Amino acid sequence: MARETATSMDVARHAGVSQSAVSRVFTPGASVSRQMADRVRASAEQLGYRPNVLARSMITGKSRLIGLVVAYLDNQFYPEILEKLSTRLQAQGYHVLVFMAQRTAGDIDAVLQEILDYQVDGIVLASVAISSSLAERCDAAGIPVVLFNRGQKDNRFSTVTSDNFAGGKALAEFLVAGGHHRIAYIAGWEGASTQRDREAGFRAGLAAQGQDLFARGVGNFQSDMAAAAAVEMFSCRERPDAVFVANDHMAFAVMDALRHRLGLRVPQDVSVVGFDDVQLAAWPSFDLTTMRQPSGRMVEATVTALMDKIEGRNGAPQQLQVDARLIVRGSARLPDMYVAAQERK
Amino acid sequence: MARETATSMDVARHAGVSQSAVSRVFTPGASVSRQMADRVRASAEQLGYRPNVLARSMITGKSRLIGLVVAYLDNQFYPEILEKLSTRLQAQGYHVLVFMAQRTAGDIDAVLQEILDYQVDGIVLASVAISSSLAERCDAAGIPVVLFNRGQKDNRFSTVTSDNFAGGKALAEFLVAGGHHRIAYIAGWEGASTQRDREAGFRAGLAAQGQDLFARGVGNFQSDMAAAAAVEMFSCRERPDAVFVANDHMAFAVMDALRHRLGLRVPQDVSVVGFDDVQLAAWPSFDLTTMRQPSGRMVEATVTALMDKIEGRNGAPQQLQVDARLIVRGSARLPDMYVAAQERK
DNA sequence: CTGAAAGCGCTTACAG
DNA sequence: CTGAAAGCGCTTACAG
Repeated sequence: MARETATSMDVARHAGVSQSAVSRVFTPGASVSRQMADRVRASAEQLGYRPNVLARSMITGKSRLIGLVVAYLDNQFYPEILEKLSTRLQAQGYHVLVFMAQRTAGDIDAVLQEILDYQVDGIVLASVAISSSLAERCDAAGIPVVLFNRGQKDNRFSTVTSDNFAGGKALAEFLVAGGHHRIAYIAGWEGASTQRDREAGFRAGLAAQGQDLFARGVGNFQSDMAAAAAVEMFSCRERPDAVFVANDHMAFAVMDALRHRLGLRVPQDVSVVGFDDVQLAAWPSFDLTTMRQPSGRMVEATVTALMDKIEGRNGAPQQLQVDARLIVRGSARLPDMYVAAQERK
Repeated sequence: MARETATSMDVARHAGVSQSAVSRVFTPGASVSRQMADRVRASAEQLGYRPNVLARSMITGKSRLIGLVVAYLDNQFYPEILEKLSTRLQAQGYHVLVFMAQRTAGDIDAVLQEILDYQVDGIVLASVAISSSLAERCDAAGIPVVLFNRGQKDNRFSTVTSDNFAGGKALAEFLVAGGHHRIAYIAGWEGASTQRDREAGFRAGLAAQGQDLFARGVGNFQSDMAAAAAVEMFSCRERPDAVFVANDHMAFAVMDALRHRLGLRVPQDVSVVGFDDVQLAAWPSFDLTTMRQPSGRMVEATVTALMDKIEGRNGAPQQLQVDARLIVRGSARLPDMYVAAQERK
């Protein structure tokens, strides 16, 4: 079944004008008389003509395609990012080409190569790493890459993160102020900068208050592993009285394990805090105290970094960091000052 | 910054062969001598050459792009579908171009038009409607469209759904068998065929057992509206003793509202059942009895329908329906036979 | 097997 | 403002 789409040549013949005239009518800013434009548009309408974006891309060298690589779609944070990014980009005439990275394999490279083959104008890597050989290729091709929710050692690319260190620190202070003395941590994937920064900030916050980490488990940013780590951690003789889980996604699983497998009450027996503030965190079932990563502002920053380079304003990689904010809910025992503030109401 | 990617011409010059030879080396099944292939590949490697997919698409008329339109990314079901569909398609050399449909606006048309502009080889509409004028345009262009999790009146397009009617019916039978006598329903968006089919099946199931719907609310497939509907429904003098919520996404919100806003126990005071079986449903917090829509098989069917038409095997629209299966968990009172079965263990 | 040539559907200098 | 022509980077008959 042949694709029977009208081309600019068809429209030109129908309107009795040149093919270039048709092209100009559909090129914003090109010089065409009103008369010509009306005539061409009428013919185009009749034939159902629309410019072939692929052909246009070949000439202009711009595909208006942005490649997005994601791995953790079961973590509510990422669908939210995808939705916001896609909507934001659509509004600017760009579109998102999605690539799933197998969270296991380190070979993002194969996937990235495919993205490059589509001549994308930019790439967003959401919580995913890139090899240096491919990084060079992107650089050579002049394609901007933004690392989303991940930092890097060298500053070759733009990064967009929240202040994970400060966030971890604030959480430590909150738990100490809440009167906790056996404070634990369940880590994300050790290779992630977000994981390292949150932990470093958390430890720094504890140290500043004269405390040390009471226990540590690893959840790898996966809910089942986090639950298992929690069960092990809380089955010991002397169990923690508070735990910071490196992101909300794992924190939910931890709360479920604590409540339903170990019969503990949150926050009476143990306080739980997370990081991200995804939608589920606000639901009564979890009512999770957490650091909010402002996804809207992070997406905004991502688009800015991308467009700055694509539109030639600012080619230099930018390290954008937005503030994270403590959202106090019911999953952690409150410091006295909060209790007092609440009673005053 | 000019894009400094090597072209087939560059490789040809470097290898001292014709440009067509280079092209053949990268065209599976083209006839080239081993010698030629080796030489070209070596040059390509050195220059970092990869065929420009866009240019190839222009000639072949195949972009290997599939457009996916989604609206409800906060419903876990859809990220799951996106992940599976994308992975499956990637494995076959296709890629997914994502378009967010504003769930409010009916103008999917604008978005669809943009998809068509990219010369996609196929379109998947996940829980989203299409106007008949655009439908004709897709037909004329020979582009297969698959309606995912939605039916239609005419059978112009392929559809992939589960057996929503049978699913609704099974749920009714389960609740009646569980000894419930005041059975309510919270509907999804009234315009959706899935909503209508589930409700029709549910009502038919009740009728077959001599019961009628006790109460009905509308949640529009949105969690906040579902929660509000539940609160209103359960604030009446005589409240339901069971409720079927049209999908899991709303069911979680309903459970939260029942428990935390109305202080009811699930399932002691009220049984709750849903539809989909998303991951959250299995978590202890919800432990939701629900009909499983087998997302893997639905994605499978979608890809099959798409490829059948793209590869010219079967151009006719197919109405694919997979079975839904009852997953019994703890959110609804069990019929005696289940209790007996459990005690036997 | 290999190369020269036409052409996919556009945009964009270049003349007029 | 408008048209003829070149060319984006490829694939694919067509000869040899």
